[in-house]
Amino acid sequence: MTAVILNAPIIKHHILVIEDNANLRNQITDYFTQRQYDVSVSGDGENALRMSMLIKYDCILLGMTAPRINSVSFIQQLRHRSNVPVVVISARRDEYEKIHALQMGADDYLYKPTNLLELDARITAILRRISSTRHAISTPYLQLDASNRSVLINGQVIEVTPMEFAIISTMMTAPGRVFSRKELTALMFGEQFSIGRAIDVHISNIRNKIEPNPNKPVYIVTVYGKGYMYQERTERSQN
Amino acid sequence: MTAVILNAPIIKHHILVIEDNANLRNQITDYFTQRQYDVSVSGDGENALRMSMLIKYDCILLGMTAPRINSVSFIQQLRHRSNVPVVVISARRDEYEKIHALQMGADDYLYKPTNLLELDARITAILRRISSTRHAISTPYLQLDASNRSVLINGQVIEVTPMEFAIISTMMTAPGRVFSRKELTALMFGEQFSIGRAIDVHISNIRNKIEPNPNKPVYIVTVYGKGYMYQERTERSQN
DNA sequence: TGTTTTTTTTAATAATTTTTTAAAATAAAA
DNA sequence: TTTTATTTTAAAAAATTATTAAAAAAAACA
Repeated sequence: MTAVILNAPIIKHHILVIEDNANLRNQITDYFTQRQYDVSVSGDGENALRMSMLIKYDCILLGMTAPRINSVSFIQQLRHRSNVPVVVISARRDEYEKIHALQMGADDYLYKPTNLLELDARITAILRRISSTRHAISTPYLQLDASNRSVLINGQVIEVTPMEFAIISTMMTAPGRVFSRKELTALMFGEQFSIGRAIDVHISNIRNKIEPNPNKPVYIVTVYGKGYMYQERTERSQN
Repeated sequence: MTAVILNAPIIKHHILVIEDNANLRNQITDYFTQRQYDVSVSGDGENALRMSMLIKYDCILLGMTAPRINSVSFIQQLRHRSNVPVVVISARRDEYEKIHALQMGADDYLYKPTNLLELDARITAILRRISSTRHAISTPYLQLDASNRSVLINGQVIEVTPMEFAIISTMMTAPGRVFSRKELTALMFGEQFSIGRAIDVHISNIRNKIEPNPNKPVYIVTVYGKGYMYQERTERSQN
């Protein structure tokens, strides 16, 4: 059996695209939506400034063509209140403005027309640089953060061991999917290990920590003969 | 073993310039030296790779003209052991290689000839981005003063050694985040060193200095299997 | 420079925590 | 009912961390 490591947490980055050219705006939006980003758009700098104060974006793409808003002054205003990365996409090939924008707080500066692949790679580079440590997985009930191995239930920290965290996070990458014991051990070690009942004991301990009623587990359920599965609790499965 | 304490009062950034064209190399070196950077140079990729393992630079300028070393493979090799920012300055206008390099871990990619002002602005942008996410903060309990390397608890000065200060201030850049022992040693030396248990001893000593009850640490907590974490004390965790 | 003092690292052992095992008890399926 | 699988408990084994004292290295001083 080939164990596939599924430990890729689903972090959906949220970007704000500020662009008054509808065509380009849609192009960018489509591209990044397809690349699994959450995309918000704004055609107007004033509004965008308000939005970026209210919502915490992972990155802002500032691509105003019209001189209605000046990228440098936008960044200046933004930087009073936010530290969000900004990538400027400029229609004008103005070296001076480029340098000025970078000095004022822009993280990157590209000219139009922009290769979307390059734009993507540059945004990824910035996000990689700032968020290299964050690996969070969360469901309505459980919030995990691999960077400090914390498990939160309703904002309350639950202490778990490395093995317990590995099991929980593995199962949470695919709620509703059954993981065999062999799979779960294979995820942490090579695939060759014969297993006893260690996983069972871990599951038992995890249940004692995270289940409202460990005798009637509703989040980590047993699939007889197959293994275990993480499941978001439904309303009625309470007992 | 030479310890380079990062949190030194004077923040002179140290960059490594890798460039085989002597003319351009000198040009860059002169410019950044004048701009108060510490500049190291290397005309050869192999050597540069070794250097970057030994010394912790703030940024690497990778500007190999000759095909003697491929920027992508350089970055790949570097990234195995180091997270230092890399700016590529390429002689070839190769879109594909640019994107590839960015994806592989480059932080920026410029074509020659390069405007030194722009290069400067871009490096500054990267360093600003890194430092903005990493600045030691003072908490209600602990106040740090890097200028004279003092630690205050309730206004009272606690004497700490350089290493102790480096560890405390590093952990305080991100309260609630776990720092591995490897990470903590990498802050003071290059990233290449295999580590013993020196960090443990420092932590023990720090706890004796700053914890109300060193046997029951509440500020510097151990995360088994991962490392250590600075945490502001909660009301109830008193024992 | 040589000496003293301080700091950092190492090494050894103790203490602690985690993981696995084994066995008995419980539950589910045939 | 019988068989098989799971759960639980306690104890053994393994792994990690804490502490101590001494050695090594670095820094300060004369």
